[in-house]
Amino acid sequence: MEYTVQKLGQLAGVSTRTLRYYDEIGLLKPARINSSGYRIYGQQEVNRLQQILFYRELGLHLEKIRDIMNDPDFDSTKALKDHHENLLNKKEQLDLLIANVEKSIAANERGITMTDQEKFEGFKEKLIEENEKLYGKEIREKYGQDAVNRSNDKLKRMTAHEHEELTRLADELYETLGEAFKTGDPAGDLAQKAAELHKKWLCFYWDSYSKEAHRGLAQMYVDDERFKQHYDKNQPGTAEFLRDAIHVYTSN
Amino acid sequence: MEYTVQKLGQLAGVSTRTLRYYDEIGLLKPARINSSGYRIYGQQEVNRLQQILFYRELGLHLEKIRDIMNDPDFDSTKALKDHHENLLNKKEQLDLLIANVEKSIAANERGITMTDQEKFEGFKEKLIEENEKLYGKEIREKYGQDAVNRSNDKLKRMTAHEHEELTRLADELYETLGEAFKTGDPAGDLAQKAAELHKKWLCFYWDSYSKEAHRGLAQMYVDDERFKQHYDKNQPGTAEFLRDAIHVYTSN
DNA sequence: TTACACGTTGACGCTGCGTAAAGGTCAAAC
DNA sequence: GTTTGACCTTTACGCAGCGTCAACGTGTAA
Repeated sequence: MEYTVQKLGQLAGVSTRTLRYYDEIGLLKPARINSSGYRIYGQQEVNRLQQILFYRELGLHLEKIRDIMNDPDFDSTKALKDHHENLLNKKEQLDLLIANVEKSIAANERGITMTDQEKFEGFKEKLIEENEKLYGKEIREKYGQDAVNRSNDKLKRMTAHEHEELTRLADELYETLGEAFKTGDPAGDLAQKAAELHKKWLCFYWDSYSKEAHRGLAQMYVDDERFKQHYDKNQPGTAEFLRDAIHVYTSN
Repeated sequence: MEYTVQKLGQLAGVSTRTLRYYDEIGLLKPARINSSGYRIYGQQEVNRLQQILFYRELGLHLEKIRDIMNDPDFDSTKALKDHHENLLNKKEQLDLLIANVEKSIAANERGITMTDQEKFEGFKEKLIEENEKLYGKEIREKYGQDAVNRSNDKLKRMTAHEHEELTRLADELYETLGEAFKTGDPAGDLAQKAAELHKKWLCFYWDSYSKEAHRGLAQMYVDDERFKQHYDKNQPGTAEFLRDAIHVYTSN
């Protein structure tokens, strides 16, 4: 039984292009080439192709498959085990991803529902207004409308529970920061705890977190008078202290 | 605060190439280009990049991200839900894949264990020897060493349980085939059951199954005198009958 | 002989960048 | 004033695994 590309392709359920490609990369060479230059495959090639497709379905790269098939002493069990581990990692990643997407959808839908019900609109509006009053116009000019709007949007999507959590976190942060400041050591345990709390607090506002951005924000707390005053309210120098603590924190 | 490519890249943890690419595809354009042609990004762009990276981490394609970001009315919840479904499908596929790889590893290891312990070596060697005696050299010449070797390899990996199952299946096949032959109808229920049993039996030897290959083998049973004699042993014409039954069976 | 289905090689396209190559710009050091 | 070195620019190939033309030869049935 001999097959041309199309015949073999139909038999195995792959395209002729695939067969030509496998020929090209030396994965599956035809038994012979006839006088017209046609690729002719025999039974051996059918079997080999079956093996190839089997491994391919397992998700192995064609190069790995070639290694396995070309070297009869190749440790196919080990290859499969390696591959298995890769798949498990992939699965873990995927599960994380799915959880994140679900969280995002939920957040989105809560946002919509809440907007519809205008449920906590009162306190949120108040919060936004306060925000505006505090840092309002100048910040808006300095950092762009988008940033402020996005931040406000995120506030709107927040549930009462999340708001409680946020407030609690902020309180804990200020308390810890105050205590830490008294120690005078930005690298100390207390200061590092404050930095961590600040990160947590920040993550309520930021959709994604990076050490660099965190550090950048900390510097801004010092550079921008309004933020500085906010932090230095009780103990002058706290803004700098927080910046230094965050600098240490983000260096690990 | 203005950023050049590298500054922004460091801030966000992406390469300069990525930023240039995002510019190229219109996903993130710099705020302005300075007199030397440098890309200059502002705060708005930092925020936009954060959003982009957020969606990217969720595994969305850059084009989708662009759609979401460029059109403020874009239904991002729907986009996320579509994406979510895709991920679930992917997960299902992956789980299937993992199960298959595990099965393969198990099969392989059983084979190795058995080879190490030389446990059922006796009956397997005998089986292979019989195979060789029966169809040996000529088949090997006709269909290539590989096919025969692979078949033998597969026999070696078989467990005692599997061998039992195989024998039982073969007995059932011959019995059913005998009964079916008496009806004289290759399209009848009995003949079709025989064809199905033959497929099952075949799948012990073949790593993958295709209707065409099955049909091809059935034809070979008729063409090759050795196979023909084997099937016609009790009732002459059985090989043809089986071929016809399989032909009908594989037409559905 | 004319169609028409089949075969061939060659080459570009897709994603999301990595990685040169070949060259301009800018600040600091000599 | 110039040289160094770290920036920046555009252009373009490379990756995996084929899909999809294009341009052209073959085989066979009408």
